[in-house]
Amino acid sequence: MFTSLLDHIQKFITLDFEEIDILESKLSLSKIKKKEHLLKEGQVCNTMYFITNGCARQYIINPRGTEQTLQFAIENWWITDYLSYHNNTPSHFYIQTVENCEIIALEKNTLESILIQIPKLERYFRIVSQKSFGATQMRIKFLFTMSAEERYNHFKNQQPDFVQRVPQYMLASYLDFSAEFMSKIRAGKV
Amino acid sequence: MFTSLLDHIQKFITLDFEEIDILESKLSLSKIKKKEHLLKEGQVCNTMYFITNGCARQYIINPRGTEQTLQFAIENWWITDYLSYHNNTPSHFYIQTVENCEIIALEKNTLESILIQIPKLERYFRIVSQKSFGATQMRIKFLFTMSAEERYNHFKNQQPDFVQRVPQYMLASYLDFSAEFMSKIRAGKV
DNA sequence: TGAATTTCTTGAAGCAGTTCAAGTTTTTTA
DNA sequence: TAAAAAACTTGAACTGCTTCAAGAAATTCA
Repeated sequence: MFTSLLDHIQKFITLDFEEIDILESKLSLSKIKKKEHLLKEGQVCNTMYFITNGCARQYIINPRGTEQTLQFAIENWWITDYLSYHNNTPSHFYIQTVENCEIIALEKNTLESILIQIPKLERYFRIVSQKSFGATQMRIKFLFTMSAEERYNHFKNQQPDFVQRVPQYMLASYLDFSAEFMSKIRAGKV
Repeated sequence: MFTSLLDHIQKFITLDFEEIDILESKLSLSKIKKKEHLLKEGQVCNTMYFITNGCARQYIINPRGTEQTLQFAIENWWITDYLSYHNNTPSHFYIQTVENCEIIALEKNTLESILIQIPKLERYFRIVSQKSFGATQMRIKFLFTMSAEERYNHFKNQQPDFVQRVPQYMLASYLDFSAEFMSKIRAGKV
C-alpha cells in the first residue's frame, strides 16, 4: 500500500521490519480529485504531501490575476511549503492537484512522532531536501541563462513525457513565459 | 572558536557536552581572502561551507561571459552545491568569497563520520536545508511577480545592511537584471 | 601616494517577450 | 451527445529591460 514511499525511503536509508510496521501504522493514503487544493494562500501549512500517483503543483496568483506555477510534483516527490511549515506563518502559495492523485499526507505532529521512533528518517528527509534544493539552484541557473525557447526545449528534452501531462499554460508559467508565447514557440513562429 | 556554528545548531537541536567535544575535535576554521574560490565549475563539490564571518557567493558565467550570482551566504549560512555533493557530478557553479572570510569547511567524509557519532545532527541539517528550500521558493516567487525595480526595493527593505556589503553589479545579477539597469534604478531614471 | 584596477554611470538603439482581443479547438460534464 | 468550460492560437501594438560604448568615480595595492 505504501510501497512507493517505502521504496523511496530505502533508496537512502535501510529500514528493518519493525520500522516499516511503525511507519505503515502511521501513514494514510488519500485519493484526491483533479484540481482540488491541498493548501491555499493564507493558510498555515502543517502537512507534507508525498505523491504516489498523479501530479500536483505549487502556484501563486500574480498581481495581474494570472496563475504562475512555481513547482510541479509527480510520483515519488514531496511537495509542501517548508517556510510556512517551519515558521508557522501563512503560506504565500497554493498547492493543487493537476491530475487525480493518490497522496500520502503527513502532518507535522504525525511526522514528529514518527521521527522520535525512527530517528534515522531524519537522514532520509535531509538528503531528499538537500537534493531538491540543489535541483532548484539548477532551475534558477536555467531561468537566468536561457531564452524562453531554450528553456522550453531543454525541459522537453529532459522530461519528454511530462510535457504531455500538464496544460501548456501551466508549463509556460513554470518556465516563466506567457501561454501565448508558448503557442508561438511550439508553432515555430519565434 | 566554533561558537557561531554551535549556537546555530543549538537553535534547532540540543547538544550535550560530549557531543560538543566530538564536534569541536572534527571541525576546523579557515581564513579565506576576498575573491578566492571554494569551488569552480567542473569540480566535484565534496564540501559544505559554513560562514562564520564574511560573505561568499555562488555564481555562474553566462553565455555572454558575464558573471551571474545565484546565491549569497553571510554569517551563519551554509553554502555548497548539493547536487554535485550528493551525485558526485561536476558542479555547474563557482563558489567564491566576496569578503575576507572565516569559514568552517566540512568535507563529506568528515561529516559522515560526525553524523555516525551524533545522529541527531541529521535533524539539524534537515531543518536547515528545508528552510533554505522554502526561502528559495519565495525567491522564485519574487523573480516571477515583481519588476526589476520592485525586486531591488524589496531586497533593500529586507536586507538594508547587506546592500552596502557587495558590489552593485553582483546584487543586480542576483536580482536578475543588468548592472547598468541597477544604476538607473538607483538614480531614479526608470 | 600614484598607478592600476575595479566599479559605477549615462544615453542611444534594439529586441525578447508581454498584453490584449478575438477566434478556434479540445476536453469535460450533465 | 450537446452544451459548457477549458485550453490553445494568432497577429498587432507595445514595453521593460538589455546591449553597447565610453567615460567617471571609487577602491586597491605596490
